[in-house]
Amino acid sequence: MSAPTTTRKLSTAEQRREALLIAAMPVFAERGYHAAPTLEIAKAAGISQAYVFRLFPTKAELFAGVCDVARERLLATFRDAAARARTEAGDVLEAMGRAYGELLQRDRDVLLVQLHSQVAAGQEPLIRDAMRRTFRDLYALVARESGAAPEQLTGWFAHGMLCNVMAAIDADQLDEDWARALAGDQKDCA
Amino acid sequence: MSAPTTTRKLSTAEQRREALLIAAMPVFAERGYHAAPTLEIAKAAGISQAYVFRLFPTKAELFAGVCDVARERLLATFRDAAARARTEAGDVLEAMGRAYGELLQRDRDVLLVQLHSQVAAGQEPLIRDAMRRTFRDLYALVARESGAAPEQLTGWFAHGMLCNVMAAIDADQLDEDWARALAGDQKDCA
DNA sequence: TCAATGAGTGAGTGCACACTCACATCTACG
DNA sequence: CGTAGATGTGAGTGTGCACTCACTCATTGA
Repeated sequence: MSAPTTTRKLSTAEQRREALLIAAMPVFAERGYHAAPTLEIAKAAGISQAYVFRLFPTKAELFAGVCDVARERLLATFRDAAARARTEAGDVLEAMGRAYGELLQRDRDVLLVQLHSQVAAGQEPLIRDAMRRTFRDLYALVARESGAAPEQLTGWFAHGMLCNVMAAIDADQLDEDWARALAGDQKDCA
Repeated sequence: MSAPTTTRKLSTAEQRREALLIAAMPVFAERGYHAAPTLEIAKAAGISQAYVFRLFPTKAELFAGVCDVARERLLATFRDAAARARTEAGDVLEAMGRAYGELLQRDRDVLLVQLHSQVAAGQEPLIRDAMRRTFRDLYALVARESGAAPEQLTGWFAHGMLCNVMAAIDADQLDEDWARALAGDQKDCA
């Protein structure tokens, strides 16, 4: 099983690992870290449960991997939004906020994984570290791309967190004034 | 077991239920909804596990009860802060923000239960409802006491959510710039 | 004094789940 | 071809947990 002489390809196991992460994300997103059974994840990925543990030694490591995938999606979304805003000479921070709102509509798993990892962080150091990496990279990217002042960035992140929570309790489907006020402006998180 | 003729007292079972909720809160706060075993909760309350289930038919109902206790503590804190701010002619919303920051230091369980209920809300309707009640009452109270405009209230709640998340990952113990920026101003959430 | 009701428990039960292991099959290379 | 190493799995194992049940003891009201 030596590498081909010329082209450098991912090994099959590496491909499997990536596919597994993609398949695991919606399961973790829907059920949370503790309530998501590895058997269901294995089924979603189309492999045996045993092989899940061959690819990731523990469930916590699998989940941390999923967190990293979610982080990458977030970063890519914001990088995209910033680039587009700059070519159109729009406000970068505002564009990123809109992009986040759109992402939450389109790819709810990213949001939910974020939320679940926040609470699992308290119990699994691996997950807490993944969470911190996410904030570190996100903050650096948004700060650099937008050039906004720290207070502005803090407000921006705060609105993002509110969006997450409101989405988690499906507040946008409620016809009450608090829900309209707090969840209504999910589109312009900035 | 008919009621005494004159004074209306809580039944003993009712007292037990309340004591159980108080004892269960730190366990749920530390381990989360799924990871908190009812046996440990029973021990913390000094009763048998069997009796836990006599007092609350399911674990979800027990947790929802704990959420309600946390909600009451939050409401009381804000009511207090508002009253004090008014007698001192200070800004009510700002005082409430400070009070929240202080509460997070003093009674971390309230925060953590909040956080855990947000994710458990996705799976247990009882818990989701408890969560919604919390936001409804909280929003109504803060709006009424402060008289602030909706956008201001939204910003206020958003900062509160950011505080929660930063506290959950112990960001205030990190020496990185994103952590300082996002978790540094936990004291003045307003 | 004696039923009737409620508080409280010890000892389960059944099940779901994280993780393991012995084994099978494929692929690459000499 | 043969074999070494990698991919992959069926069939467990042990454990932890939500929830139950049959039972005891205390209180109360007549």
